[in-house]
Amino acid sequence: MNPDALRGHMDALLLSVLEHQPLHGYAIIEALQERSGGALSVPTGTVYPALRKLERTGLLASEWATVGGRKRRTYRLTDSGRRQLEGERSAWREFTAAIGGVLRPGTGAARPSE
Amino acid sequence: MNPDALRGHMDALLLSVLEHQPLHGYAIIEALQERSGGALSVPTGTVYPALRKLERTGLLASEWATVGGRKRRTYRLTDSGRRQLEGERSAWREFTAAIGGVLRPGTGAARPSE
DNA sequence: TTGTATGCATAGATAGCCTACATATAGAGA
DNA sequence: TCTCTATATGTAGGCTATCTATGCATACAA
Repeated sequence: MNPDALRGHMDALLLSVLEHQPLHGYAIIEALQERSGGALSVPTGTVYPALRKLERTGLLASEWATVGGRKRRTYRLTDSGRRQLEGERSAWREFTAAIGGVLRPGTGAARPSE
Repeated sequence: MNPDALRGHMDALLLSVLEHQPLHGYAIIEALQERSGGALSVPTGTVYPALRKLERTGLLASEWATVGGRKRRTYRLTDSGRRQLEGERSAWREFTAAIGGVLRPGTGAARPSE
């Protein structure tokens, strides 16, 4: 996977894995890997700063917890984050439609339906 | 459209619009706009350097032409570019599958089929 | 002669992701 | 005891593809 391809979609990914349950950073990375069928290996240096940014902007909230002697910062979606996730989903659909419309093999002309 | 989202997909877009006919830069920009349903407005400062890079790497070839008193540099796919386009298409499918697998609304667990 | 469309191009800024590194605990195995 | 791996969080700095802003030039309409 071209690493640049993730650009601009990271927020959506993070919000999405937190939609139904709170998770800590390390578990988020594993969830991304699992839910993408192994295709996404997002490094910690990407995830942790991104999570902090999302908290700073009010889309996530976090609490510290100690589990098995290890400290975890567990993130959860805020209401604002939930709304944002919906927006990210529409943006994703529009994005794939736009790129897909160009990439779709065909005559070279626009083809509204396939 | 979030401009960052294009990152890593520009080459695929350019190769794709040139698949069935050679075009010059300005026409490529219009083709992208049209085939994306108006969603893609790629600035000249993005397209022209990208085209030159693709020519430098052997995926495109170009010739100058004068039409109606205006000079155009017309680009066409090389064989290498044609092969590359196939690769870009698979990469796109894998990419959308990976992101889509995470973004898809659901239970929060991986769901192989919908 | 002014504006708009066409047409190519470069310099420099932007910004999001990645690499590399630092730190720490738990537990397995030698 | 020592080492290695997995777990867990975090920062600093680099990279680079794209964007912004700008420049130049021709054709044509108002």
